[in-house]
Amino acid sequence: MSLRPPRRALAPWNYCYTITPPFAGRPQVITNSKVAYHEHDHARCEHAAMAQARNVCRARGARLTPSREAVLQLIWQNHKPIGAYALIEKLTALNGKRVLPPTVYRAIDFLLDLGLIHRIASLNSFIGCPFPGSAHSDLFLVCRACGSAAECSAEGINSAIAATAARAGFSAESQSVEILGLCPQCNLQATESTP
Amino acid sequence: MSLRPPRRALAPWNYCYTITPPFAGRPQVITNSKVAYHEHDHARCEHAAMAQARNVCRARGARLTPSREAVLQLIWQNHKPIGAYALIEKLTALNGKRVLPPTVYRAIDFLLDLGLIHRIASLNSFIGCPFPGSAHSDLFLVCRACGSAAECSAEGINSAIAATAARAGFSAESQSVEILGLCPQCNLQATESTP
DNA sequence: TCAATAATGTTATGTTATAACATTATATTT
DNA sequence: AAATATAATGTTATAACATAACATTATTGA
Repeated sequence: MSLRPPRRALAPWNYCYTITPPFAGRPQVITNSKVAYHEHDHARCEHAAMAQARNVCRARGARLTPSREAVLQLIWQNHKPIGAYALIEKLTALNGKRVLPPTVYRAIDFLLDLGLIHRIASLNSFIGCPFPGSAHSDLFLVCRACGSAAECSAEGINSAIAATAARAGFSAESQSVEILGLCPQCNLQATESTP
Repeated sequence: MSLRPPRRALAPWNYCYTITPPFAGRPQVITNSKVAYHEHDHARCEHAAMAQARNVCRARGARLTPSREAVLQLIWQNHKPIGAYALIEKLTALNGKRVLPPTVYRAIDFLLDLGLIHRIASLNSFIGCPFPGSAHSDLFLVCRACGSAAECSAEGINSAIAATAARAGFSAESQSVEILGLCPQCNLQATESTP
């Protein structure tokens, strides 16, 4: 009877997003869209996010205090962007004690600075970043039906944007790219009910 | 003495934006970036915008009422996105009489519906569209120093976005693409003052 | 002219975000 | 361990952005 060596455990975040390597005609893509719109073991997403947050904070010498951690956890409760005032309500419910806007906005600012969350400008809301720490410029696919949003970092888009900016002599520094539409699930339902 | 036929007058909006035809490796580009960031005869932009607005309204059977026209004119006062409350103040000053939020927001909604203006989500503000009526999906290059924004419609970006959405099985309907950085002018000044 | 529709006026309120200053907790130095 | 500096949080107040709901007036079209 032969024993195979135990397979090395997948780092939790390797489950949460996929990296498509570049090949002919296909730029590299990193995205969590496989997970964001479908049934999945979301606890793994949460754990991965919190673990990565701790790593990023350690690396940057920043403190993931209880209120910051609580806000991040709430943001990671699902894959839907959440607004600051919804966070305030949830935190108030959790704490038993009234939480005020500056408390939440400070936590949000901290998490934004570290790249642990992103702001979805078109919704005035916030979503966790599945791959913080790794340089990427973002694009969000936001479903108008279920509210879920997936993040994609696609070299092709970044280079197209860079080319457009360069053509205009514009020096790009940051970007907000948000696509509104229907996720695979919701699109399926929409086309089914419209014969 | 020979008389040359008079040159046909340029339609005013042909001055306000440029169209780069597609050729090998270069997708078609429509943009007002040449004008937006530089000294120019802005009256021509304003006139072109108002003329196009009248055309679009006629074509769509919509009424460009005085308050709608006033709001559009104010938005076209320059190439910087302007917020609803700044519009309210300017309108109040113009009218002598207090203008209230719903008045302005209704005009904004009307102009948005017709595609005569766009909303810059990351700034909660509004900017005139240089090429309404012609189908285009938008990208804005917003200067963080002078506040000017140019609009670009580049086939390359649209196709890259479409490919990314398709890869995720996402059905895209609308988009908000906003690049923040420095326009040519402001970038020049920034690099000059930092030796 | 009448009726229907579209646009505007008006009051009130909802939602998102930040300024300013006081207090408390943590880290650093001695 | 005490003193100091720095970072984080608490608290009050308000700024900035946006819409709901209903009354009134203008325009269109029969």
